[in-house]
Amino acid sequence: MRSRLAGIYKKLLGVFGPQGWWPGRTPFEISVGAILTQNTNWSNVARAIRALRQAGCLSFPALKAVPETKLARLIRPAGYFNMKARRLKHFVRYLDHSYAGSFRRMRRRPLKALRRELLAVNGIGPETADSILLYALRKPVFVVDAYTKRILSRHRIVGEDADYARLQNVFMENLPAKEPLFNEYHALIVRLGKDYCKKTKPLCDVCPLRKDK
DNA sequence: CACCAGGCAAGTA
DNA sequence: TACTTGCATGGT
Repeated sequence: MRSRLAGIYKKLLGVFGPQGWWPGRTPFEISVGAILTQNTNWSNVARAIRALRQAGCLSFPALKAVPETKLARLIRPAGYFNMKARRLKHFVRYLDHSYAGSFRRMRRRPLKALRRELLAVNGIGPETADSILLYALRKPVFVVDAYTKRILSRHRIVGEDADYARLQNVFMENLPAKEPLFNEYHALIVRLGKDYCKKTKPLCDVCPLRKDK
């Protein structure tokens, strides 16, 4: 399994090259993006983030101050805007009360404690929590998403019914716990998924991961 | 037109 | 515990 996962990584890196994730400038912006991209195409999230930046709302103090109704209007292109506005407010309140809005302070805490805290915030589930941990806080955690599950089950690496923890363990128990590796690997999986592993279009005959490719 | 996109929480049995 | 449903825009 170890060599299989390492081989897949090498193949993806060779085919696609480094992906340069996360597409965000600051830990705060990355975290906002992680919430906005829940079940949503990134191009729509990028519109919402541009609107936030345009309105001067892409910082902790600004997002804390902006009314939820106005926030919802700004992030409208990202979809689920009422729900996501509420989730962003929940996250900002957590950041405020626990760390006075400081990611540097937040980063000092142990990984396991941070993950528990994030999962306790309404609107932050496993993938969003791990995305914030990996891409905003640079912690060595593997992010699992719908593509990860689809790709690994289609290639018979895990069963169809594998849950989040199972999928995450496949990577974390068989790869060195290095943040740069987990960062690039997840980004490459998303790239592969977008290009070759769509929900209703398997296209597995041209998948770069096939042995004859 | 139908279907999908870098999920999550709340409700039901 | 194990399903089901609501949330919503923009691209193909």
